[in-house]
Parts: sequence; structure tokens; C-alpha cells
Amino acid sequence: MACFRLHRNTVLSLIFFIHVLHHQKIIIRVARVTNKSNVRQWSNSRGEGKLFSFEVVDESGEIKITAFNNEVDKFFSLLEQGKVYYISKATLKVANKQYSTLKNDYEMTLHAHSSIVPCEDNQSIPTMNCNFVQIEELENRDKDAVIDVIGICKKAEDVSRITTRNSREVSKRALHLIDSSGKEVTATLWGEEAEKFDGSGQPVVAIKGARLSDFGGRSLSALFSSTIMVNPDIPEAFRLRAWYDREGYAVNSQSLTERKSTNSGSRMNWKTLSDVKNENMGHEEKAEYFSCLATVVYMRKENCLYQACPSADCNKKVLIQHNGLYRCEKCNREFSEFKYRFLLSANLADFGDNQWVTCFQETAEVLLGHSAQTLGQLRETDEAAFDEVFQKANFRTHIFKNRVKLETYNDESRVKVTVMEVLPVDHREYSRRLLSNIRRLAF
DNA sequence: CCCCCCCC
Repeated sequence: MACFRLHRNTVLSLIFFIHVLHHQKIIIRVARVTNKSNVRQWSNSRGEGKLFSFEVVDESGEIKITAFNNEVDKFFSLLEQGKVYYISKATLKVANKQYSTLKNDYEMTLHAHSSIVPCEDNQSIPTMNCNFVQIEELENRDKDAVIDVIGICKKAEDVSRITTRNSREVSKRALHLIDSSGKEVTATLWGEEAEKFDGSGQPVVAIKGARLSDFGGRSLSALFSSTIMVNPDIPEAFRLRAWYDREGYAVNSQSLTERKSTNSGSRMNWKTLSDVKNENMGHEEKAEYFSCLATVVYMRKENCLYQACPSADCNKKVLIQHNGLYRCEKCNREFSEFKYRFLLSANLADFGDNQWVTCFQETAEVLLGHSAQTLGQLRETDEAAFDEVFQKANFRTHIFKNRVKLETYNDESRVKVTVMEVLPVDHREYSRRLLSNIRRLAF
């Protein structure tokens, strides 16, 4: 075991120790705690216990240090984020890069003989190695990049509880950060960080080590290893504060994170029309869903409307009787009136293929821009105007959310595509998706 | 000795 006695004025760095004292008990002169986790319990086949970890920085770099069980009791309350300590006799081991975003191939573990002593004389120790990326620039960074960001928290959403895929409950809170690029991004905090965050007074928020996600276009998510600083004592924060109070508050900022996430998120199962055929979508027992960007190239206007039962939740086709009344088989009633409903066959095309689809009431109304009732009356009164509605709706491009299912008529099976929703094309989001496809294909 | 990084 190596034991180094250091002079106060001897600057020995983390890097130095790593080279000299690999796999030995080591001493760090002084280092600042930049991030400190909560105490966490673990339990697995090898046993159970508790731990916490923290990260320290000195002039040479940064390293993660983990404390288990007794060392948790001994050191957890002593260590404070931002403060400087003498740390000695920790064990060095190779870091598992899979779980670390720190720029260090090693990490350290505290043990029974480790000692941590606060250091008051700490002017020379860097506060944090932040490399802030302008919010505007996030647009050009790769998904999953871990970046440092600083911005004014223009708005903090309320904390909420969500259930994860692994059915764990966790708190989350979304922050809307804006910086002097005039761009805005949503950053999500988790757990205790989400619960204790106070956004009053639109503070400067710096997040070191946030993960860039492509949700809603571009958004950020805090990791366990992220450090969240509110109104940090750094020049960037002062500059932002001054900018915001002088002019930034009035900027009509544009967010990189789309507000409406339903039509841009990864939930959408994007397909081209040829994908739908090549992948034999809808051939399974249960229906499949896909979204596509496509252009309407033809609509069968002849049979686009039918006369439906006028009762509230019945859309059954009615038949005119000899007595001039309309009969609904489902309701077993006759009515003097009917209501028009859409059942529109349309042919959609994208760059590679085309596809017949069926649009019922709501989706047909979006495509044609008129209610079934209006169009039904128009057909009766002004055929030219009726035709014009179709002329105008044709060759329009939309996003279509569809359902595909195999249907059988007279022993003949064919795949039927029903449009569930028609959405406007968000060209920014669409371009981003194309770019991300290109990136993916480039691998 | 942990290693969870989440949700829309």
C-alpha cells in the first residue's frame, strides 16, 4: 500500500495518481465535489446494501467516487456539492464506461481507512468543467449526446408522477430553458431533483451532463450523473441574467421541443407505403398501425357519402321505404330524416408507392375541409361546387395515421387500410426525421 | 459490492 504525505503546496492531480498508483490505495490532495447522488439501496444475488457516489474535480480532470454501507454513514452528510475536500486512501479501479459519462477511465471506492476532510483554502480548485452548448446548437448535435446547458428557466412545469416501463414510480418536472440564441428547449428533471426544484423568479439553470433526446424534435433529460445548478456563481450565469432582464424576457423564443408531441414522437410507427406492402403489414391476427407522409392523388367522390341513421350514436346506413321514411335496421326504427356520413375511398401516394385507404367521418372531413352534412347538401344543390371541393382537396399532402388489417369478403382476403387521423405536415419535424434516418442508414 | 438514466 502506498501512502503519500503531501505538502499543502504540492499540486498532484488525479491524473498523476492514476498513472502512479494504479490499483493501490491513493491520496488526492484536494478536489471539489461537483455532483453527489442520493443514498440508494441495492439488493441482488451477491448481497444487499446501500451506497452513494459523488464526483470530484481538480485542475487535471474529474473522477467518480463511490461509498458503500459504513462509508455511507461516515461520509454522506459530510460531503456537500461545490465544496472542497482532502480525500485520501480510496481504492482505484477501472471504470465501467458503460455507466459513466465522466472523462476518466478510472473510478474510486471508499473503504474503512479512507478519510475525507473539508478544505477551506480552495481558491485554486476549479468549480466545474462545464462546456456549455448554446440551445440553438442542440439542433445539430446527435441524439443521446451528453451535453452541458445553461439557460433561463422561463417556465417550470408542475411536478408529476409517472410509471416507468419497469413499473417504477418516479417524479418528473419539465423546465423550459431559453438562452441568448433566442431558442428554447425542454429539459426534464427526475426524482428528487424534480420535486425540490423551485422555478420561482425565472432562475438561471445550468445542467452539466444532460442527455439530448429527439423527443418532440430536440429535448433534454437529466441523468443520475447530471449536476443541476440553480443560479450558479459563474460568469455565464451572470451574462444570461443580464441578457434576459434587459431583452431576453421579450424574445418570442422558438422551442426546439414541439409542444404537441403526439405527432412527432417516437411513438409514431413511420412507414413508407412500400414498407407497408413489403413488410406484409396487417397480415397478422390483430390490426397494426403505421403513420406515413403521403399525398392524396384520387378520391372516389361518387360513393363518398351515405345516408345514416340520425340517432345519436348510430351510424348505420338507412334505407328509404315506400312510405318515404328512412329505416334503420340496427335501431329497428323509421325516421323522416337521415344524416350524411362520409365513407371516402382515397388513393394516397408517396415517392415510392401508392395505397387505397378508407376515411370515415372525421378524417374525411379533415381531408375535404367540409362536414358531411354540408357536402351532402352541396351535392344536391350545386354539383360544380361539390366537384370543386374535391379538386381543392386533391394533391394535398398530409400525415396519415392508419390502421391496417386483413379483411375477408367472399373468401377473398385483402389488406384494408383505414385512416385514423389526418395531421398537417410539420416540415421542420419531417426534415429532422429524414436527417435522423440518414444518420441511422449511414452506420 | 452499484450501474436505475425513466414519461409523453
